[in-house]
Amino acid sequence: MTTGFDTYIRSRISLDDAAIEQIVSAAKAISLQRNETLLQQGQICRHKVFIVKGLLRIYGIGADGSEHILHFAPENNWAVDPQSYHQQSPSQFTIATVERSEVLLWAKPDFDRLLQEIPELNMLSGQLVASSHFNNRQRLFTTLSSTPEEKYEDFVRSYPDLLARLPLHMIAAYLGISLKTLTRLRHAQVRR
Amino acid sequence: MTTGFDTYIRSRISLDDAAIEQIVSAAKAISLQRNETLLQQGQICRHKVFIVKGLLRIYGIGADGSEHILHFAPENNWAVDPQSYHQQSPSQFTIATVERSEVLLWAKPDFDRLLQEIPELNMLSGQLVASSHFNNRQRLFTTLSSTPEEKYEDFVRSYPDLLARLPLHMIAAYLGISLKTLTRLRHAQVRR
DNA sequence: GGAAAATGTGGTCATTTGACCATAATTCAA
DNA sequence: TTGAATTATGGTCAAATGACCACATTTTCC
Repeated sequence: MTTGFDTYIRSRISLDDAAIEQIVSAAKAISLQRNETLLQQGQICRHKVFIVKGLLRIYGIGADGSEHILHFAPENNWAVDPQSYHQQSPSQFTIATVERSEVLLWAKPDFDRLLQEIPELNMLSGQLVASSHFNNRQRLFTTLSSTPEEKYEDFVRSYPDLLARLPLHMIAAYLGISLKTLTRLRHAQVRR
Repeated sequence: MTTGFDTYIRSRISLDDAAIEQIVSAAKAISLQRNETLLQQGQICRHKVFIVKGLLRIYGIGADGSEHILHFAPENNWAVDPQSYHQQSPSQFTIATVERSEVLLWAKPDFDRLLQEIPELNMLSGQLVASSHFNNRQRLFTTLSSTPEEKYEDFVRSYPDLLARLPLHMIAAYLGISLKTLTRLRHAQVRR
């Protein structure tokens, strides 16, 4: 069965069919409902998660109980809390679905074994760490320096595809502004 | 001569004296005035910089021309724009001193050669990438979720030593609030 | 298909924040 | 040491934002 994972992995590292089969068969495939939690804040991130289909979000809870989203992870991406995963320490963040999703899970011991047996797999981790998606520097700068309107425009430019799949309140939780402010500035833009 | 760099490097990787001497002699030692620019936004980050003494800041310029600080780098830390350095592409950020500082510089080709000749050096890069100082996730979350007052308290808790060395307007530029707001909340805290 | 939940928009109001300006205090550098 | 630059604080005001609420619409899921 082709899961999309095959395509993903072949496009980044060259492996023979046997190796890929080995990797895939070490994973557990899971179907998730909308708004289902995969990793609860305070728990240890014990799996690597690859999103075959659907959309996940990684968020933290503020002091006032509100949700602040750090990442969206759509299909053909990974969702982990790297710190919690690598140190097997409690995570400060929660990972949950936005839509119904299909994911592949590798328990850490299993994935570690794969890394030993298929050294090329290490390339992936390196790429991931270096990738902008896991480097929040640019995002931090935008958050520090931009007005709500600029943040929104930036988001639309960066993730036009996500725009249609996300309720507005999640976009607001991602941008760090209130739903009210987001509605307001969208309305203002229409007029121009 | 002991520069503090010796101590730093010995505490993370074990190298013999010859190797350390080789590393140090590949560096150029520089003294910098207060508020002197090492890397200008738009330029390519051609060096690795180690701060022996003093304090640097890494910042970006917002659309309105204001300064937004991503990091402070005090003695015994590195200051680079990783992206610009590794890809030798123009940096979006500026690196400048806060105080008079003494730094060690390695031109990228020289450092690359060192990495080949002294493989243990690679460990350092790995540690750096993994270190919280270069992982902006926690910082991003605080910026998204906290009030100005909470951000300031968080800063005081995290970097009590820097507090005395930084003008308030730079702390404001780091927290993403105005100098006015910072003064106000400090004054309010005194009253309690 | 239909009930229940989630979502988007609007109104109002209080509060927070920033912009601008002046001034005193402090620090810097020659 | 002294003049110049930087820094900290305060006043005032306008604008932006969030909190709270209601309501219409859409979507979800059994």
